[in-house]
Amino acid sequence: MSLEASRQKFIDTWGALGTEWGINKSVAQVQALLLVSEQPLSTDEIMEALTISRGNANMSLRQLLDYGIIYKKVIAGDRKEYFVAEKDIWKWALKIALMRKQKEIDPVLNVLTELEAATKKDKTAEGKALHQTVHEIQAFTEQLSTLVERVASSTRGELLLKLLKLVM
Amino acid sequence: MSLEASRQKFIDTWGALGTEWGINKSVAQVQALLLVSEQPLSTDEIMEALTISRGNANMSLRQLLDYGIIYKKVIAGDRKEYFVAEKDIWKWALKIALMRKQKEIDPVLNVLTELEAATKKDKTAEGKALHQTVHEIQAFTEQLSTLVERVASSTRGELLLKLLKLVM
DNA sequence: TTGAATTTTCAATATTTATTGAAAATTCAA
DNA sequence: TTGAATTTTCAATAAATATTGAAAATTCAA
Repeated sequence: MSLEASRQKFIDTWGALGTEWGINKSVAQVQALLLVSEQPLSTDEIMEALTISRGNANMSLRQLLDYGIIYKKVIAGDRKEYFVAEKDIWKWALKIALMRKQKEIDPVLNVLTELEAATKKDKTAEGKALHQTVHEIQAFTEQLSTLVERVASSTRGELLLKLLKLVM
Repeated sequence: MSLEASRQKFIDTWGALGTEWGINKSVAQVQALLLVSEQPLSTDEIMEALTISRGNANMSLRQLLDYGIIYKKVIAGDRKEYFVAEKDIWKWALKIALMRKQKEIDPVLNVLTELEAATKKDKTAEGKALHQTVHEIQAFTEQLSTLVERVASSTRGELLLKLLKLVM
């Protein structure tokens, strides 16, 4: 397999994985392209490499910048914007995890906590059962949320090491 | 908030969360409905409660059965099938994690491993850089995969305890 | 300033994914 | 067996999501 074919396969695979996890295909592909690019790329180069429109490229880049997993890179004497990917996988994987937690898990956690409280007083068997179910899911979700937060905010020396020990 | 309103809010919230993580809304809602139902429910009752079609209800139930996070329950003297949810959140959360790992992460891991090998021999600076990038992502993904596997197959006494310690 | 280069926006369109509902298949009590 | 009850399938349709592309806005060198 040629280098170019390898790069392409990586980009395609990454795009497919993103899709399955609710991440826009173009967004995932742009990140993948920047990950396997030695040089910073301009919007035009990205459009060309992935055969996507300017609008799509722009919005995908903006989202990745928002996530903090790619950076702008100024090239002297060139008016265009160039982009590079954060190459440290721990950094960007944790950023994505933290971002999704805040955007998707935390609002759910709030609803669960609210429901947990709302069902607390009910003395019927039905009410108690519902409260129990909600309570357990709320507690679990909260633990998960805390886990992500702690790992994301930890330095390599600390929690990360514990995690690795867990794996090995 | 009435019990019925709480139940409904839980179902809606769960459905929305599922959607954001690439899980079909109906599937997530059927699981939620069964989680907050005291009694086993028939397909007709589920259709009625969620106002979804028979086809949709059937396919959602089948998928949840495949995941192993709901069960069939026979009610004596009734020909209909009834369903109940696995209520132990650790059990079903880990089953979902394991299932998604196998279905979505493992194929990606195979491609990454293949690319890692394919780029190994290249002696150009370009080739070395690509290999390095792929290698790091492959290694990370593998660790993640192993983590999920170990946690999912562990008993409460072992790894789970370590995980909890990590959180607390 | 000016205007060409560049970026952003967003309505229109295309694509993908989910859902319906009725026909076909299956099940099982009588 | 038979046929009514139940489940499953899947082509048609609807809904949600992604993408385009051109106009508008912005930027910046001259």
